[in-house]
Amino acid sequence: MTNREIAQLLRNIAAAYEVLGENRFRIIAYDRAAESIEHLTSELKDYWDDGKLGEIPAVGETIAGHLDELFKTGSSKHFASVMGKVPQAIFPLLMVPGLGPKKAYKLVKALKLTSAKSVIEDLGKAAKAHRIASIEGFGEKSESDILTGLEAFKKGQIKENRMVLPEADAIAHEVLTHIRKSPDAKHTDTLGSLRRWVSTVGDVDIAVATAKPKEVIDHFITFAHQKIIERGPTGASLLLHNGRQVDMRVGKPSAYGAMLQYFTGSKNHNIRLREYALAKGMSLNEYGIKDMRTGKLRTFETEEAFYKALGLAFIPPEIREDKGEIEAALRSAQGKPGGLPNLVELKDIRGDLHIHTSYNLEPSHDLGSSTLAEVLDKAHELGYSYVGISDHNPSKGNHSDNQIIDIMKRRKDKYEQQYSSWNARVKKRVHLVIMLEVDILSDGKLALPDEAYNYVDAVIVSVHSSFSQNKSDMTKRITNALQSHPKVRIFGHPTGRLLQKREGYELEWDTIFDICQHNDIALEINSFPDRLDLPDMLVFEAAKKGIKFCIDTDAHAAGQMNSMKFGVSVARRGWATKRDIVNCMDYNDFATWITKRR
DNA sequence: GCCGTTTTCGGCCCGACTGTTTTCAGTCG
Repeated sequence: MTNREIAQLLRNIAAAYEVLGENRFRIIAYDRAAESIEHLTSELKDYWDDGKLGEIPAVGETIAGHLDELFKTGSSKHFASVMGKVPQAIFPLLMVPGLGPKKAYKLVKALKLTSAKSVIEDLGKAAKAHRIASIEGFGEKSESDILTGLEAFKKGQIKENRMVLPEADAIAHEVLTHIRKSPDAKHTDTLGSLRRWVSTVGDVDIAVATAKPKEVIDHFITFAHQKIIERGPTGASLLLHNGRQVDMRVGKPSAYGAMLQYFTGSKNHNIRLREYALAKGMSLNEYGIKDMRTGKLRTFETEEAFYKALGLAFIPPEIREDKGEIEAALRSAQGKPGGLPNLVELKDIRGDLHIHTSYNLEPSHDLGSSTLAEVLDKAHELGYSYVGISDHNPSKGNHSDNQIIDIMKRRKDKYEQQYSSWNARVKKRVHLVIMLEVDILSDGKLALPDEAYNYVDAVIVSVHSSFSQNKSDMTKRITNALQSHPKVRIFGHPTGRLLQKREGYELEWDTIFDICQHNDIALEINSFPDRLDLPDMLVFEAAKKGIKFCIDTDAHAAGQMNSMKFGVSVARRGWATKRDIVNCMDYNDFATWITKRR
C-alpha cells in the first residue's frame, strides 16, 4: 500500500468514528496521523521494516500497532471492525465538495443507498428526483448544492485542478500589476500556497491593505474575466478566461500583518503556532493577537511585528510547514544555536549549469532553440559568472562509439570557437563550462563511451527511459551510474516526476544520499516548470545530511533561464542555505569543485 | 488517540460560511 492509500484509510477511519459519535479528539488524532503519513518522504513500509513507525509524528503506540498488523497480515482487525460499523456507501461521498461524514451518512441512510460503487450516480438521481429536500436537515438549497457538488466531483476526477507554480506566479504577476494601479492599494501580497511557493497551487489568492476597500474591489473587478464569482465588502473572486480563479481579500493597513500571516498558512503551521501562542496565554486570529486574560486584541501592521509579539523571529513563508520552524524561530529570537536557516536567495546564484543549445549533436532527446551566444548574452544579463552547457548526449542507437567521440570532439571545438568570439565582443567575463546531460541507460550504464569524456569538463546524469522499473532495480541502476565515471558531478531531475503528468519513480533515498555524500555528487534542483525536481521534502532530508545541490533551469531557450527563481524556491522550502548550493560558489571555488576527481 | 520549557494526565486551533434552524450543526481552509 502506498502512503497515500494508507492516509486515505486512516481518514476513512476518522470519518467512520465521526459517524459513530466517537470522541472528537480521537477523530482528530486519526486525521493528523493521515496527514503526517501523506507527507512522509519515504514509504511507510520502509519505516515499518526498520521498526521506526513510532518515530512518525502523530503516530502513537495504538495506531502504530494497527499499522504493524496491517503490514504483517495485510489487514487490521481494528480498522476492519470500525469500517464495518458504517455503511460502505458513505466513503465515495466524502470526496464530493460540501459533503462530510455526517451528511453522507444521513443521505445514505435516508435514501437507502447501499452500493459504494454506484452511490455517486444514485445520489445524483435522487437529487434530480427531488428526494433530498424532504430529508430532515436538508432543504431545496442543499439539494441543488449536492447536485452541483456531484458535477464538480465528476469533472475533478477527470482533470486535476491545480496548476504548476510558474503558471500561478505568472497570473499573480498580471493581477498584482493591475491592482497596484489603484492609488488606494497600499500594500499587496500573494497568499496561501503561492506565497509559500508550493510546487502546485489551487487558486491565486491575493491580499491588499487599504483604507478604501470598496474602491480597491471596484478596481480589481475591472481585470479581464469571464465571471465574477463573488463580490462582498471584504473581497472578490474572479474566474479568468483561462479557467483559473483569483481571490482578492482586503484588510485595514493597521491589521495587515495578522491577515497576511493567517491566510499564508500553512494550515499545519498555523495550528502549531496557535497551540504555541495559547500556552503563552494568547489566542491568534486573522485580525490580531488576543490576550486571553484581558480579552484585548492587539493588531499588527506587519508580519514581522506579529511574530515578534509571539517572541519569535520572522519565519519566511516558504518554510511555514510545521517542520520545526517555530521552535527554530524561538531559538533565533533568544539568540540560541539551532535557529532559523539563512535561506538561499536568487541573488546568491552565480551560474546555471543545465542549458541546452541549438547545436545539433544528433542527440537522444530534444535540442534547445538558442545559440551559445544567445545563452551567454542571457547569462551576462543575469549577472552570472559561469554557465554550463549540458546538451543531451548523441543518440546511442544511431551512432557508433567512434562517431559519438567524433561528434563530441567537434562540439567542443565549435563551442570554444564561438565562446572566444563572444568573449571578444562582451567585456564582462562569463566562464563557459562544457558539460553534457548523459542518459542513464536501463542497466545503469551511461550513454557515452569513455573516450568521449575527454571532451567535457563534467556531466549531469539523468533518467529518460524505463521509468517503471521497481524501486530496488532503479536504485541499483542509479547508484551504478553515479559511480561509473569520475566526471559525473550532478544527478539531474532526480525523481523524474512531471507535475500533474507523471509520478516520479521510487528510489531508496538513503542509499542515493550516501552515494552522493561519499562521492561529493550534487543533486539537481531542476527549475523547469513541471519538474521542480528534487521535490522540497527530499531537499529537506538531503540538506540535513549535508548533501550539496545544484539549482539549474534545464533551459531549452535562453528566455527559460529566467525560471531560476522557482528552483531557488524549492531549495528554500527545503531549508537550504547558499552553502548547500554548488552554483552559489564564486567561479574559482566552483571550478575546483566541478573538476574534482575522486 | 497523541503528547509534553505548564504535563505521563489532562488537555487538545480558530473562525467564517451556509443552510437549516429559533440557537446550531456541519463543512471548510
